[in-house]
Amino acid sequence: MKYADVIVDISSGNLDRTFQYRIPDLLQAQIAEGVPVEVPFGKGNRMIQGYVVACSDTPAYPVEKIKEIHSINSRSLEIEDQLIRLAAWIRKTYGGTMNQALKVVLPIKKRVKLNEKKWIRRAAPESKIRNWLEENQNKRNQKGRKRLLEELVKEPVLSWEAVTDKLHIAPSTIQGLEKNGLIRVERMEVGKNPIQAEENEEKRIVLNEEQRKICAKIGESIQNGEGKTHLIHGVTGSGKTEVYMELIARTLEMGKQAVVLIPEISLTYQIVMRFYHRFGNQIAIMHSRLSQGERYDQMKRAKEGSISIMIGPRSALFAPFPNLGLIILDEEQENAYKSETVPKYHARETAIARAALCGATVVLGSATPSIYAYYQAMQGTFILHELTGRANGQELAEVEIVDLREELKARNTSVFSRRLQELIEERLKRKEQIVLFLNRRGYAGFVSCRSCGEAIGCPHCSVSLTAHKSAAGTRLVCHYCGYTMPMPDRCPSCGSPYISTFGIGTQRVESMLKKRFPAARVLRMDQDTTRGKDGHGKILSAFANEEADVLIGTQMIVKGHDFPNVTLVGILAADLSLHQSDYMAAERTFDLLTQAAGRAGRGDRKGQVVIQTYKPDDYSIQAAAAQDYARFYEMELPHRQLGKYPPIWKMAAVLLTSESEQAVREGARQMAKKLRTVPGLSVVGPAEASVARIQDIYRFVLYLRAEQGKILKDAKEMAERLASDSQIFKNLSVQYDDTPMMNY
DNA sequence: AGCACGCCGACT
DNA sequence: GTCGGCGTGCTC
Repeated sequence: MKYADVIVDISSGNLDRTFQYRIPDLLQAQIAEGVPVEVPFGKGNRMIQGYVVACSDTPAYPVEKIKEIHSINSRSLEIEDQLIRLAAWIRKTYGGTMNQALKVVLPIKKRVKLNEKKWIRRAAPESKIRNWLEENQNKRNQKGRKRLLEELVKEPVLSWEAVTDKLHIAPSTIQGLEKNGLIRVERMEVGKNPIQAEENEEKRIVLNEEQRKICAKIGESIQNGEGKTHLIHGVTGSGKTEVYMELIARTLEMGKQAVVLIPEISLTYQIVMRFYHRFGNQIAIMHSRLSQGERYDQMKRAKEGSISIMIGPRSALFAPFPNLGLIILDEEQENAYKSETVPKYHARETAIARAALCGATVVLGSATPSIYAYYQAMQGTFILHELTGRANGQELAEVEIVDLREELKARNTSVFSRRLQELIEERLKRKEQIVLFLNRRGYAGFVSCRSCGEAIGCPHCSVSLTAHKSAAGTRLVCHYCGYTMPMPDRCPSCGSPYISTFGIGTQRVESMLKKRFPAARVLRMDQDTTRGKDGHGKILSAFANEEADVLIGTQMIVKGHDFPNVTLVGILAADLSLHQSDYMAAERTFDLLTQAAGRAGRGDRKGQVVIQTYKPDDYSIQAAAAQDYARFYEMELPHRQLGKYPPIWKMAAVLLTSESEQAVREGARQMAKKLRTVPGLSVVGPAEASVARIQDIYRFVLYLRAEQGKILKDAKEMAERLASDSQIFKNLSVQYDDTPMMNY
């Protein structure tokens, strides 16, 4: 332990790596991963802040050039220490480097001070500047100065960014001109909230008995600061949001702060405004559309105490509140809580880890909890609360299952069953709205050849291309890498002209619907129609304003949107998500169907739901139709037990990728061989990933399972050590995933 | 980010 | 020659 890898205070992109320092003997005992230090840096050895990221005995840099750590930074704030400890936990749990973990947890500063906007203003009369330009007209140097002054003649004020980026003027040039008094640099604080706060209009809503009880119980938890986790299981419309707001209010009264995590898709304007009306400008919103600078700003305001509530997707979890009391995860079962990049952390577990560090209370909320969370509740690890009543006393929608095999027997090849057609017609007559849900996008899925049976695939990925129809004609698109090509006339592999599209997409549903019901006004919502700025919101508000009778869409329409005039929901192919062969397929199907069904009858009229499926007897479809979570859980758990799957067994995945198929194949084989020596660990694979190639990168996967999490942690460490030590893995990327949510 | 280095034109 | 402006590249 003589050397330490230090990541210096991240302020610029090219400093975004580690530097090696010698550990002085005196500090040996105290230096460890995550310790904040002061180190000499650069030519003048100016002291800068950094964090130790790793330690080693051998230098990895010419020894004579290595400097010594100056001291341990005792001035660092407690909240920063806490977040760094959280980063260390993330690294230990989810793999990757400390560097990567720190970047997730600490807000990255940008070059310019982000709470500051800089302007460059003409400081001398125009005539004086013209004079200067004339005097220097024929000089071949001073080009930068000339460029800037010429611009300032036309325009008295320029923004700093315009000058440095567009005119390519170095800061030193600007300083020079400022010195001889021709220009002036002006700075202005702009740390304003992106959304203007309105007055706190929403008064405390009167909670019902059930809601009050839950608030009292969880309120105690927050008060005691004991770091417990609560799970609120509440059907759609049972008033979870009111409970959240009451809990937040109590948290603030105790002088603590709160974080609210929401999956990106349900971070709608309506929800945000509700929080705004209740809490005014104590709240900050982390939106994915915010620039890095605005995000940094929000984080800074949290640290300084000018806000007390942070609401946003999973990254909001790292808000540097000094006295965090409450973390809420709404729609806890959502996949969006899992990070797709290394470290592949899950916000749910990470929230619990952060809560443990600062004594905060975690509240998970869901209408259809993840099997994981419900299992923890059954085991007593989480405290379960049931919210049973629909707050406004509505009845649940009536659900019918239609067996699509019967439709085929009756020679109905349309995507709409006879029953669904009947109901659509009825709603159109009654001027009530309809939502049709399809678990797919694109016009007609893949394109295949009727002579040779070959599907047209992406040249860079091992998936079929999907057909997308537009005004310009049909194009084939790869959903993994974005590759597109025009629809060919002939099969690329055998030359046969008999090629056609298979499967159903939202576009196809739309055109079939228009054919069958020409008078219906139809809106379609999928990746194609929502591409533009706020395309999403536009479509939703058009539908909410009843500018259309039918809304067709994928996943995104079933999450959290309320349309009071919708009385019919049609789920066109309920079992599509069951065909994904991973262990969570049933859970996802149940979740999706239950939520889709919950879209019907949110107003005063009773809703009706039609589930079309080829598997009417499947327990996930049956349970969703009955909107019976407990039944689904009871049926699903034995499957997990039998297949040795989570939450009963612990599971992890190791993903190996490389441009060379040969190299990954061999690496994966070696990795599997090594891991099989771990006692109590079951290793499946190596196998090609289900998408074996993405953007010309080959992917192999290993699945690891064990009864105790400890065994997996050991396996992870062994995998990472092998990956960094062995020569075979030099040109291979090895990613460890602690909580795989789907098949690779 | 901050700092040195080296290139290049202009001036003595 | 030397001075000063300006772009480039490095920092353990």
